[in-house]
Amino acid sequence: MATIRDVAQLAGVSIATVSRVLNDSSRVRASTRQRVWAAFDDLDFSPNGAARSLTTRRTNVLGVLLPDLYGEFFSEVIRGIDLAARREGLHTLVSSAHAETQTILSAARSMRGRIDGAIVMAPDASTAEAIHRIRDRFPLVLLNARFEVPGCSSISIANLEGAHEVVKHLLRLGHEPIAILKGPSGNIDAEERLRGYRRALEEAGVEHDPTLELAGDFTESSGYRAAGEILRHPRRPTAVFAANDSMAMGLICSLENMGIDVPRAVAVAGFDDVAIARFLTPPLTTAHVDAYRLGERAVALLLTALSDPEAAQKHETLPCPLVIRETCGAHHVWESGRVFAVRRTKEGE
Amino acid sequence: MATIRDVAQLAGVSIATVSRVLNDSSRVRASTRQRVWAAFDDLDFSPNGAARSLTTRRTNVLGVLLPDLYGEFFSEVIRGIDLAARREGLHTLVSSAHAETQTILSAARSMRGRIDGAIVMAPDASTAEAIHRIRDRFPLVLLNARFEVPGCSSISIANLEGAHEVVKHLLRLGHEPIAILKGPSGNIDAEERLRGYRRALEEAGVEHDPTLELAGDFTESSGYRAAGEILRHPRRPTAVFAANDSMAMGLICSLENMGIDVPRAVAVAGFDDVAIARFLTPPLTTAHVDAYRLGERAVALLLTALSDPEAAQKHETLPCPLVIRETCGAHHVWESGRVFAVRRTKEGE
DNA sequence: TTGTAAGCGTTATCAA
DNA sequence: TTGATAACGCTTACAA
Repeated sequence: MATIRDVAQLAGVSIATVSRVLNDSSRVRASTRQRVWAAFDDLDFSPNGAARSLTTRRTNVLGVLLPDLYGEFFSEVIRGIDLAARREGLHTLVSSAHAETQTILSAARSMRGRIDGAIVMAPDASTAEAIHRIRDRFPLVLLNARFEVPGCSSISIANLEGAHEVVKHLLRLGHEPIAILKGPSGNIDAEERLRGYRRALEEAGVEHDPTLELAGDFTESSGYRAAGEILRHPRRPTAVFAANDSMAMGLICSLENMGIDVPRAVAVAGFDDVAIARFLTPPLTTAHVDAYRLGERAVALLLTALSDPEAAQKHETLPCPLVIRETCGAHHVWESGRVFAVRRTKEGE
Repeated sequence: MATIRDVAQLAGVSIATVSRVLNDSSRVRASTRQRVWAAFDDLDFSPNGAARSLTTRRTNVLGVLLPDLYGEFFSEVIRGIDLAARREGLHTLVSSAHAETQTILSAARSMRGRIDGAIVMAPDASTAEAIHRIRDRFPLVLLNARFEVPGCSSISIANLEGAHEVVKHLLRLGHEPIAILKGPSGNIDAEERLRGYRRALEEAGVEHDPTLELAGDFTESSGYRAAGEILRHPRRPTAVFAANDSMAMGLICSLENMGIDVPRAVAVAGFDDVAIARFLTPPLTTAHVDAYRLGERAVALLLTALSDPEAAQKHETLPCPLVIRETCGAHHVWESGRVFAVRRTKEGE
């Protein structure tokens, strides 16, 4: 592989000049530049990134640490990050499957000298310590973290408010009792959505019933399995708020297999608004999460932290607007100037 | 940030010794090693990757060049790559949105010195030139390429065979005529799947009818839009092979909105077996693509190319087995020792 | 077992 | 406008 030394020799100049041409610092005569360019072409030269970043202390690479890469959410986040990064001429170094303190720490270690900063997603409680410890290695942006870390910017989604809206919607349609299919405990999204559910019920004056809070783990199959428990419940719920779309889909699938009509017999709402939600039969009512934008904004935050390390850390929250489709009732009606879905006749009524 | 020099000073040894401890070359006395380790901890030291790879000519990073990052397929490929890479202690540098020769070339350039090799996905015809030109920069593995490049290993999926099986399945159920909803022209997957469709029909002695080959572009909405054309066709097809699941889903959704029963009135088959396929109503019959495994195998191929650059390039093909669900007919029956789906009574029969 | 010193391919600081 | 040359942080002969 050709180096600037080879180029210099071929072009009959010093390596310093080659470097100047490379970084187009203007102090190079046009004719010399031409010769150097020609040599670049001849040797098919491209500068070595490692060598470059050793002197400049700049890698032009953004690190991304994620707990997993599975599913639409993560892939959209990465897409948002990568595209935003490329717009700024930066590359993206991903590393997934970092749920525990140890792995997140060693991943951050091994990224030392290869990245300028990192976007870290830490939805679990246990990762706080790890983040505190890598904080001084390079600028960090926290994605959906459950804690604020001094000196780090962060961005998250409006889980609580979104869930609150979903459940208020269910309430407005006259549902009672309303169950929740929870996400994994310890997961920030799951917990915030649960809080949103509780708050909406509390505000409506509905008494808290813990038996209506069903265990789930965000997987389709946990949604599938929950159907039985819902139907057998002594106070059989007329609506279920699944803490994410995957569980909502598994639940609906199972319900329909058992001959239970959604939404007539049981209404179901989800959270995430995955791409497929609108194509389900019936189309899923859910709260929209803009994962792409989340990644995009994270890059923006990291960029400002990079350019001005002294700047105050910022915290952004992305709204999760309610998307009314058909799993909670198909009819729509105007009410106080807005469209609301209205509950279908109940089965057997 | 601490360097080995700081560590050496604190531990009272030379930088060479620190380096030896870092790479645990055995020639270090146990007590010395302890002192160095202690210094590592004290200074919270971790070695600079750029400096390291400058001397070793090894970055321990794999590059990934993709045309896009959108959708389940790409995210699964990346997941397979990243996890396989991490198992080997390697990082993954992704760069997406490389459809054109120019961008793929400049991305490869800018990765020089930051990666040991790359996995490149080039499903479009136009990228051949770019790949030939980056081939000598570092070892390459081609993902789903439409051409073989001397010196590069490659891996792809059995598009033709998979499509062939899907259409044979439709044929076996007695469908006639069978339409295809094509993917974007120039895309290798789309073209191979079309060939599989044609071959199956040809083998069955069905005369080729170009009007049954409908334009599509792999998006849900193109599937949605195709419904009208199918229903208005003078020889209205009883089955449609959509070249991917997205289009199949759009099509089914549109068909059902128009009150057309799937599979009774029109059967639909897809390709990809996306995660949601089994949860659709009715569950989608399709050909399974193991994107995760594709990424995983690509890493394995790259690794062998890395460890032995002289080794013969390898070419792998991942099978795409038919997954029979319900969009082509719900009944199943034993026939010559295997399960086949049997066509439901036709609407109005 | 340890230390010295020469790179690795750049950029950056001086002089010229 | 150019050219020497010293970093950058590490690995690796070669010596001790």
